[in-house]
Amino acid sequence: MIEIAILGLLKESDLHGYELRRRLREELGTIITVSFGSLYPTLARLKSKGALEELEPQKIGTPVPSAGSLSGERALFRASGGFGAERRTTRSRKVYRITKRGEEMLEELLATTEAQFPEGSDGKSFAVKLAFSRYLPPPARMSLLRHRRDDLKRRLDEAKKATCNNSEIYQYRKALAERTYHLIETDLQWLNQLITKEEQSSSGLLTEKNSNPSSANNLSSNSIQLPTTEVLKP
Amino acid sequence: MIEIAILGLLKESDLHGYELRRRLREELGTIITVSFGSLYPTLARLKSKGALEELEPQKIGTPVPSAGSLSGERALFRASGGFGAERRTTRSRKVYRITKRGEEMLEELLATTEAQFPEGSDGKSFAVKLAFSRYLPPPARMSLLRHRRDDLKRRLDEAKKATCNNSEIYQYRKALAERTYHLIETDLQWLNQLITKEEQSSSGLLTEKNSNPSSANNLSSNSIQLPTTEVLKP
DNA sequence: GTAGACATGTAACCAGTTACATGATTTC
DNA sequence: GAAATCATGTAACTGGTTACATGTCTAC
Repeated sequence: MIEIAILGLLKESDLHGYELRRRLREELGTIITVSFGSLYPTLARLKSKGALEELEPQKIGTPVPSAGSLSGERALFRASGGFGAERRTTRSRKVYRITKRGEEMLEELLATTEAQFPEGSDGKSFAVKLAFSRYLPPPARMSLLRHRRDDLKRRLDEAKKATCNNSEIYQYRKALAERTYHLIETDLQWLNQLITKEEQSSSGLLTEKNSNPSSANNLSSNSIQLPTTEVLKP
Repeated sequence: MIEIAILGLLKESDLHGYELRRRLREELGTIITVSFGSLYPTLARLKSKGALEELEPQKIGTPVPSAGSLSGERALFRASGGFGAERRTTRSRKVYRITKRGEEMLEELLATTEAQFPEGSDGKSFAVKLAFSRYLPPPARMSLLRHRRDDLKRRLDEAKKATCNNSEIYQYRKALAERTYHLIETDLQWLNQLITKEEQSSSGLLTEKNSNPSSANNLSSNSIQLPTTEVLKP
């Protein structure tokens, strides 16, 4: 998971560890948290696997493409010597760039369906993948969404049963079963809305036709009301 | 977490590992899954800490209080020698009983507020505690609920901000931020309903009044179907 | 006699965490 | 010159998992 996130962010721009973590918080903070204790070893591991390369300090100042944050850019400039150009050890700050191999790995990681079924992942793995799913070809992305939907549907069923099982005596257990049901239902509604948008945009590219909006799987239609109209437009 | 679940279930009845796991699935299956690989070592650890004692096989057949499942009872009977009474090694099946020390530990574990803030626990820790919260004095239970509510409110705020942050470019990231928002909102609605019931039932005990039969803790009565009106009032 | 459930356990691994050690640079 | 923040890293631990080894008991 952390590997996906790192590769994904580094695909967007070259970064050093500290800044990478800042971005991680900014972009995926609601999904995962990454501590330095796992970040740095993971970077080292990815590098040893050939997924990343380390830019030599001198290259840093100018030629980095880096659609990165402004403050990051300025910091980078300072560290590479600023105007003075020659002094400043610069020993600290390792800037990483993703390699071709790394991009292949990312795509592979994003596409593999793994896990998901044991309920364990509580959707974090799915969420991280979706966060970088624009690096996935649309059919693979669609497959990710549908697998997730199947998974949630199955769990919704289980949860429904569970609300009956728990005998009246265990009131809190029963309440918890209902909570699980509500949460999965909410998640499913959100997902169905996302899938609908996705179908529209992909079919729009090909057919141009038969796009009546109320058609396929819209469990969600009445839904929770994502307030502002069509938020998901590409 | 697994410790709470084990102690909690063993407080309900004496059980051996295998059966314990079956119950775990049955009662808490939607919240946590426990593999044998973690169950048995945990039982050993709890025993070594003095939280559990191991019943000698001969004691098993009859004097166990055990409000356990019927099939469980029968199995226990068979294993202890059935009618034959003397043969049958019975070597296998270790039946555990919670000790006074273990009950203290359980209560302590249930009451400690720990974690929860780093967002990490995704509520599993809370859910497990709530599942056994009838072993908590009502004020402590109430405190558990309110802490959780504070936590969720804080996270709802964060999530709201996050939905604005993510620039339009990252459509899937934005969708994910909205998902997080919806999920927390749902969770909070459920929790507020629970808190309301809890407040009603506890105040009902003191005042003797307003005790119409539908008042007390009948969380389950109207069951699924939250949508009803103003759930979010503080 | 063999398939399948019941039953207990160990070892190796996994994906992360916290706490700590170290040091450069900036800002006041 | 002290505090804050930037920056990289290691070691020990946490709370589990899977895969495996081992064996009993039941039912066919």
